[in-house]
Amino acid sequence: MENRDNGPPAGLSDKLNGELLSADCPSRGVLKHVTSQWGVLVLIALQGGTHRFSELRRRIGGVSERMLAQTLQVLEADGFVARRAYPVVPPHVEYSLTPLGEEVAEKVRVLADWIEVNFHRLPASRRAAQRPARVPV
Amino acid sequence: MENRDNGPPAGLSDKLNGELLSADCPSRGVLKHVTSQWGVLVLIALQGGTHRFSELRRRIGGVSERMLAQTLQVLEADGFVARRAYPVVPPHVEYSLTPLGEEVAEKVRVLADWIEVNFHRLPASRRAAQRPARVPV
DNA sequence: TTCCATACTTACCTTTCCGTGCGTACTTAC
DNA sequence: GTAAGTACGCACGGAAAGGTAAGTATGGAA
Repeated sequence: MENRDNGPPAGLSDKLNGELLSADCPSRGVLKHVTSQWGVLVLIALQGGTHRFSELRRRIGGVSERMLAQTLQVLEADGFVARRAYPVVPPHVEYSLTPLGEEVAEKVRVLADWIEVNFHRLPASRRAAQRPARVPV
Repeated sequence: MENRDNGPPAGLSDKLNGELLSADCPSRGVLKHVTSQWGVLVLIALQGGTHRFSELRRRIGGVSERMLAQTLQVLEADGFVARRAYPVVPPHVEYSLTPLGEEVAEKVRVLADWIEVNFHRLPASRRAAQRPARVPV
């Protein structure tokens, strides 16, 4: 038995697989940040361009100030979010995606869009089906 | 403003954004399951084909029995994982991805692969700051 | 007879997550 | 003068995540 019997579709080598699946893979930390509950939404919300703090907070429904600030800091430390603060009297800070951030955000968005589009095919939509007028044939 | 909420799901654009970013979007639950720490790794590990429980456990480094069982149950309830149990004397259960599961897993894998490939481009401060902080009591 | 392997489940406990409320330094609006 | 907005930081407490260990049923190996 040498190589695999039914390998993954295409693209990246199986070597990468072994890395991520190993417990000490350093990428896991970044992956956790990116796939965190608010991390996903921040990346998607920032894809539209530059936004201010409270603007983002209104944009992302349900996020608290604490979580938004924390998520932005983590994503900034990872190099995905750029923070620009102006030393003016009412605080003015602008957040945007770095080139790296744009790349991950695109991947994240593809995943999120798939879930939104295919949500009606999932059994979860039956369990929590409380929607008034959204029933396709 | 465009107002098409019953159109074909062919092209997804900014309309979808508003749904996911709103607090009561039902897709958020599924998104959370898929992007959960172990959910991501289970989906990737199952992309190779069918695997048994302890086989998955050895494959995914660092996962506990409890978390693996729980994650598999959630993913099965969402319709991403298929579970087939044989009524034999030593329990024999096989896990695989459903067609839906294969689709998400691919999206998840693209994201995970990007992070692994581009990890070296990320700021070094992040890499060094990964340590289990132990606070003395 | 005891141990092990399988695929979990349950109980117990620690750790992390996350919302709420408060404070800041300053300005505009009422 | 009071309220609101801005962009957070800090402390508290409840909720959730997650690890460890033990139990369950059964047959085969030692």
